[in-house]
Amino acid sequence: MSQRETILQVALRRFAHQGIAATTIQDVADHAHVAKASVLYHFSSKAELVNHALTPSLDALEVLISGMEDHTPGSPRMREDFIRSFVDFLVDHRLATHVVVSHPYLTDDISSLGRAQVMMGRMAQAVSEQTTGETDRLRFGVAVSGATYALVSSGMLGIETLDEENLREGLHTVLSDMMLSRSPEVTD
Amino acid sequence: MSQRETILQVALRRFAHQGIAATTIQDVADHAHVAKASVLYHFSSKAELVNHALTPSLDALEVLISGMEDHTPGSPRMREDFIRSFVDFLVDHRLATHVVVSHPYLTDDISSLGRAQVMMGRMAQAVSEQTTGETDRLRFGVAVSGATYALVSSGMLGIETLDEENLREGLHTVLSDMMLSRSPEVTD
DNA sequence: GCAATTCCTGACCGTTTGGTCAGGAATTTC
DNA sequence: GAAATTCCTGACCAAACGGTCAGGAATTGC
Repeated sequence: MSQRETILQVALRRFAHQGIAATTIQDVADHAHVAKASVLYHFSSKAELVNHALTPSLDALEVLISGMEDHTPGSPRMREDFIRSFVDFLVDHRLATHVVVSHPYLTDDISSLGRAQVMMGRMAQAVSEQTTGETDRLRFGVAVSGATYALVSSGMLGIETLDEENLREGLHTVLSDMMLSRSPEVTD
Repeated sequence: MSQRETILQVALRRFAHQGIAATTIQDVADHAHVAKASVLYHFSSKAELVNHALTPSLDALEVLISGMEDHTPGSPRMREDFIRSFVDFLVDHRLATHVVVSHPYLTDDISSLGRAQVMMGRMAQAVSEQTTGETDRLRFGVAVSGATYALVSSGMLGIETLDEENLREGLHTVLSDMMLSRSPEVTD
């Protein structure tokens, strides 16, 4: 693996573990076993390092959301498709997800975080068009946020005993259950 | 309101908005319209400022969790009680919740974050004892995380149209629905 | 009224941060 | 094998950070 790739990989992990602001270029350099100046040779600034570390995941999310927006609203088929691809996205891009959801307020300095925020807005919009009534929208929001954050903080919730495949399947089951079924007495 | 209280209130808001690491003492001072040295007069260090800002919410969470642990495991009554008090806690302490859930890795420097982490572990443990099987545990985790994070990032999810009372009630409905009912085909 | 205490601040300091730069290794091209 | 290009680094810098301190305002107690 090239040094550039090593740096990117290490940086993403450090950002997810301590946050962007608390992660110094020196810290990334130490964990990648290179000099600080080498990091800045490959990436001209800390912001650009963050951008490059997040871009692949943001591109994947872009595909997911565009797919959502193409569907006609309200179809139950669409919800099922969304759940599957969303769970896959979360499991495959959990580090980047962690970084993005934990740092929604540095968008002025770091453009990829701005891009992420725009996409989360688009996703909320698409979700909104799939839901009928405020309770349903809240249910969808809680399910989506819950899956996201449960994965991000899995260490804290005691669900890290699950291996990746069981996690994928478990999340799919739980999300389907939450988003597709509604108990009869609940109305908006 | 005393200057001390003003500083605490402003600090909590700034920590929630930008994260602890990205919030400087100068930034808190500016938004509280006092001098930086005044902040450090009332709170001898940044860590102590964070601790004092979070303590009331952590005390409230302590009460909630102790209540959970007193109940015998598995009672459905307990789940209902938990949901109500948990939703109340989230709505009343959303800023502190935001700070705590977004900064799980600065526990060495800031003792209150360590305390928060211990409590989240206790809560996960209590949750774990209320659940049967991994899917149920995951469901509980997603619901709890989802409620937490949906509230924290409500601006992004398009649910900020709800006023506080509707939010409280909506969250209660959704969480009850997610945690108390299970679709029949789901087994562990 | 005045002394004591509390409250508040500007000026300052050592450290750490993101970022620059000149120059040395390593690799490629011919 | 030498020239050119890419890669990598130690040394350095200005800015910003957390924190200290001496001293001035405001408030309190008598």
